[in-house]
Amino acid sequence: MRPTKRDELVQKALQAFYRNGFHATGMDMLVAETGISKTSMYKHFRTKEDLILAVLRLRDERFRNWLYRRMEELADTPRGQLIAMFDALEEWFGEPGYKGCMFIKASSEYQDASHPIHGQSADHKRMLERHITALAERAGLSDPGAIARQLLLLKEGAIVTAHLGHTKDPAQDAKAAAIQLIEDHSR
Amino acid sequence: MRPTKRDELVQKALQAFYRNGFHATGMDMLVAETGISKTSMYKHFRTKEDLILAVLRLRDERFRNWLYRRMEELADTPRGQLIAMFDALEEWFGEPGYKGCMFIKASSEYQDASHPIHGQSADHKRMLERHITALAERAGLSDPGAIARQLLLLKEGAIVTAHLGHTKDPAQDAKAAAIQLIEDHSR
DNA sequence: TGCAAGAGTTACCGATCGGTACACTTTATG
DNA sequence: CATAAAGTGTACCGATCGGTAACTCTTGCA
Repeated sequence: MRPTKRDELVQKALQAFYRNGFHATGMDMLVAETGISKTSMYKHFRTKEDLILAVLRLRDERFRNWLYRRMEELADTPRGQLIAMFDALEEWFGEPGYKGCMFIKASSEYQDASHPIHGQSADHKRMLERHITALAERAGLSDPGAIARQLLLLKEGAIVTAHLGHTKDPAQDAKAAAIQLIEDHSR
Repeated sequence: MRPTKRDELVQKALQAFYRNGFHATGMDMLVAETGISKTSMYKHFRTKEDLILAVLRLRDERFRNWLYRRMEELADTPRGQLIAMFDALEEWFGEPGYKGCMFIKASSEYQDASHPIHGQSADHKRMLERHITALAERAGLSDPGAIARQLLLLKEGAIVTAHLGHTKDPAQDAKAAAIQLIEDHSR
């Protein structure tokens, strides 16, 4: 009963979409790369769009789990964890196949605010914001919502800049800025 | 001798690509939207990619001209202009057809660092960085390169967040952060 | 007036797109 | 062992993809 093949499909489709983009990755390429027949794919997902939505759900789960865990491993105070977010990002930027944020890409290719893919990407960012805001509260910062939004702006900016310039430098630039902003919200 | 038709094509293609994305906009759609025959297009541009590169050149020129001019109109000191960048961004975010940054989109759809479209997008960001760095110098800020990079991270973050959340709020969040960062670099 | 260059029209190319029909084989379970 | 669910292979669909050939129409200028 365990949906092994389905999970395998979603996972491999994730890699293909991340590497090639959504429109540029055809279902036939997915067949070639996953080794799963097109007939099977269309038994699990009615359309390509449905598959993409499943891919984004998996990505959301994995990315948030990874980031939150890494932040906790790198620091043990809420305040330290907020700053450690940028060290975690630096690790990500340095990975060989780094190609930016999948949700930014998704919302770039499916721009209509009403499109489910765009909406799901926005959900991901909202969940991140909630987590960071909670952390800012526990760190005792003044106006936790505002500082959380600012840190996330630095995060998104670093993600796209690291991708465009293919360098991980933006992580430390963002970290330096984050430290100053947190400092100013500390009393 | 004036290349009227060619310019018209590039300009209308810019709108179409910005609205629909690059892969999602076919040459036939361009024919329908511009009223220019496909034969004519292919006399001016050898490939779709060449057309996209011309579109990005136009976008770069227009966007930087607009941003620099707006910053100068909104403030008359270098320091004020740096901060005014985020007010200019807010105006942009509030425009009806706002769909994020064309160069981020382009580098999302053409991810390979070696791809000309990716490279040209990176050029745009580099030119922005040079301008902002020079402004930071004239503002007398310590470490102008670092503060410029940080401000641009806030800018990129605000651009994608405004697009994803279809709200212009990130502009003021970024502005508040920018003011603090500039403050800390002032002595 | 003649004529070349630019633009348009129409029809077409092979390849690929997302998606389906159908018959076949594998696999897990009662 | 039977059976049904799950997966595969192959061939196909109409539409669209980026790009081209051949021919006509317009326009500016010597």
